[in-house]
Amino acid sequence: MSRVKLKDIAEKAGVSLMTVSRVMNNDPKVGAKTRDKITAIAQELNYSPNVAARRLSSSKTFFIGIVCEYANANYVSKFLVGALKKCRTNGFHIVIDETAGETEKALSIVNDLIHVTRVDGLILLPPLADIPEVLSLLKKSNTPFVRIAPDIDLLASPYICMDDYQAAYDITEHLIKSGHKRIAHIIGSENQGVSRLRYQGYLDALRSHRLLMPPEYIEQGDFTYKSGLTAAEKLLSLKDIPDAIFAGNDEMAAAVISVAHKKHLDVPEQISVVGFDDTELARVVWPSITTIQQPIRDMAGLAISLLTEPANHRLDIASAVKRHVLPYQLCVRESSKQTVG
Amino acid sequence: MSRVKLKDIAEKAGVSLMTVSRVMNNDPKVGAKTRDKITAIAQELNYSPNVAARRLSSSKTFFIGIVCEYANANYVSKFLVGALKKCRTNGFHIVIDETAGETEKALSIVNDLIHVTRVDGLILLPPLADIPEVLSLLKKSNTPFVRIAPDIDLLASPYICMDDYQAAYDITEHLIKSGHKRIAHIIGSENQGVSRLRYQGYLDALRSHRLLMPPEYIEQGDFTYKSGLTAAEKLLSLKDIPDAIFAGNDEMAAAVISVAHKKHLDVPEQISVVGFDDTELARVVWPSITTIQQPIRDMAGLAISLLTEPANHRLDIASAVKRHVLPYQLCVRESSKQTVG
DNA sequence: CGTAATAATGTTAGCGCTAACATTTTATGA
DNA sequence: TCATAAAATGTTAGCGCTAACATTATTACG
Repeated sequence: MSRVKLKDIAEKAGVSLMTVSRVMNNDPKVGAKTRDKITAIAQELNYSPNVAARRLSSSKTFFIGIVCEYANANYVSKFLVGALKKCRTNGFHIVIDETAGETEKALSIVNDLIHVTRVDGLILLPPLADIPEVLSLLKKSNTPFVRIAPDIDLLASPYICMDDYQAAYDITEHLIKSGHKRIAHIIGSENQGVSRLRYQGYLDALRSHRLLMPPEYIEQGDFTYKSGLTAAEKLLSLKDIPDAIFAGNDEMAAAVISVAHKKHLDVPEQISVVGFDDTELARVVWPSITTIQQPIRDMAGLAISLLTEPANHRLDIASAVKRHVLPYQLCVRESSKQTVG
Repeated sequence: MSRVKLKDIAEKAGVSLMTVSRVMNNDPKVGAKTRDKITAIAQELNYSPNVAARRLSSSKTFFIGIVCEYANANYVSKFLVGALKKCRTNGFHIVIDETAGETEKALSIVNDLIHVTRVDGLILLPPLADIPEVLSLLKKSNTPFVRIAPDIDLLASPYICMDDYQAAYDITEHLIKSGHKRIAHIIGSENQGVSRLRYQGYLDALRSHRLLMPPEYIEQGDFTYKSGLTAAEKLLSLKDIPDAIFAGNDEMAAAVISVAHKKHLDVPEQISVVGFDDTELARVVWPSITTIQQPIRDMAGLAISLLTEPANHRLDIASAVKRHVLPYQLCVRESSKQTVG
């Protein structure tokens, strides 16, 4: 914990304690020279505010609420870790709640977080970012909130996402560049925006390389393992089977591998398989799955900082930057052929 | 947040604020009559202490550290959710750190948590519960800590675990009772205590039902998917193949299912497969895996409460109850045959 | 009974910070 | 130039709680 307190800085700078407090809280009513001086001293002394004191004397609760559908989903854990790390330095608490898939419950949870727990900010994880009732409740309440990968009403709040389109383009191009000519795709849930984006990225990458796939190389899935099995059965029963399959997510990719093995096809020698999301599954199965890693921890860190450092990010409705796109990473693993044959 | 404060209670009880504070902190220097009266009023008024104020005036930090090997492991997320929920009501912060598998790093992290962050308590998640250097560092430092599922030095600290032996016994018996006669087992990592316990539970369940398995029905794995593939290949190539396989964890069970499909065996019609741990994998794959659900969230809640409510649990070295065994649950899913043929 | 020891309760002074108001300095304009 | 607004800084009074010490009530025992 910090030994240094406002008073120490104040003395060293020859100003009153209150001026220092103002600088720390980004209060504009401080002269530029004083501000710089104090900022410098604070850095030098490695000052970090005492949250308890802050909370005691301000009206803020220093709680940030995170609402998710199922708390044990894999990405939730990564998100939590990122969020907690960020909170460690700025003194905010994380409160997490799960809706278990019911809109009713989502509403009551959000309501509770706003009015009982009185969070200073709220983060909506997908798919909660897309429930209109929740959005309108939040807008009415005036509580700042940030959404992760939302699909609707994109101006309703700041949001954080990755470029699904570009990532899909990249991973498809990765397949093309390693020599694949017959690349199939399994689309994700019809009602999710990311499915379309990934599909489009796939199509455009093919087009850029002047490749044309027959229509039976496109299968519709719904992001579940089971749908991946069904789709893979069809794709691998074609007379002219693909030499690569890009599944809309890792679960479906894992299913494809399973079906390939069943049909005694070697992955990746006879067929490459790639997924999307980099879930635990992608590392667990054998061969491990080439996939796109979402920057979930960074998303969490950014979400927290958007909510807790409004001065740095201008959250106010009018002028805020709404859209924050974070970089992804292509994780090349064992399920895709590396070199051209 | 709470409206009621010590002063309110003090006034209503006609005593000084300090006496109330003493009661709230279990200070023995309060008369029995006064104590009862105050306790009653506090309950009636639904008092809960203001943590910020408490932290400000006491020397505690109200931080609880959680140390894990990889923060994105599935059980870590569940644990975090449980821990955060508990902390929500008692005002403690969670600080989480990961060691990435290096003993060196583990030591420096723990050291940092103790001396820099100054946590009031520490939780060691497996497999960190079993690093002797970390244990001795903690013992020296005098920081209270709780271990989850430790394997060594069981008197070094309070710990929380589940009854792996009994759970393995139960799931084996589940297989027997649904009519299976030839039940194989894939043992987990040799150097982990739970592997032995699960194996023993399996053996004893068989014996209780007067069943004897040939030695080739026992395979050694190491908790990875790949080791599950190898083991399954052997088991399913025997001339007299098992009608059920109990894998030491879900990853290996998922591998078994994959191999079974490859060999065109229907799960569960021709062969049942069960796992252990109830990870995400168990729900994701098809068919979903019958498994043992560890009470991870409850473990987290208990761990936090052991560290934050010492009055309720007597953490002091001498007289503490060290061992806390929590109940598990058998999750019957699609991968095991339900009714007897 | 009286007095010392002990138990039970009360008083005081902050913990580090911020809101609200008070004061001083600087910029503005007739 | 000086009044006056605006900007920059300072002062004061707590937020709710606990540590440390001060006081009062109770008990013990010659």
